[in-house]
Amino acid sequence: MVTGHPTDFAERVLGIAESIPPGRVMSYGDIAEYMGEAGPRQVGRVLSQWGGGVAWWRVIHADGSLLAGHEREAVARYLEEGTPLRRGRDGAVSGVDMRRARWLTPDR
DNA sequence: GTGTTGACAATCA
DNA sequence: CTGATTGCCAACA
Repeated sequence: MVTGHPTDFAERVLGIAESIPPGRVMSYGDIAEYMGEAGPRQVGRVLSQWGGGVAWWRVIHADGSLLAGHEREAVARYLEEGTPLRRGRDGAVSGVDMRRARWLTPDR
């Protein structure tokens, strides 16, 4: 479970994560850039601590690769939401098609 | 106050 | 495509 007490920074990150609509994703760097406060690593750390309360599968790496250790879970969500996926030659999911799925701001 | 760590990112080979 | 390197910055010991 969640240990400790979320900081203001953490709550802000979670708020943005919740603003991501289904079928879309944001990279860690995008969130950091949108807040203009920290860096991608801080965003990732926040989600690792308190990400269980939000749609953590909508926050991924900038290159579209999925979360290590939670790939199976994430792909199931993407198929359910219709998130654009990037597949390999054998049909295996290689990651998310960032070109189409990337979400810029909660307004667009 | 100092050093280490980390769900990262951009660049280079 | 993969791997190595460097930069980044809040949290923690």
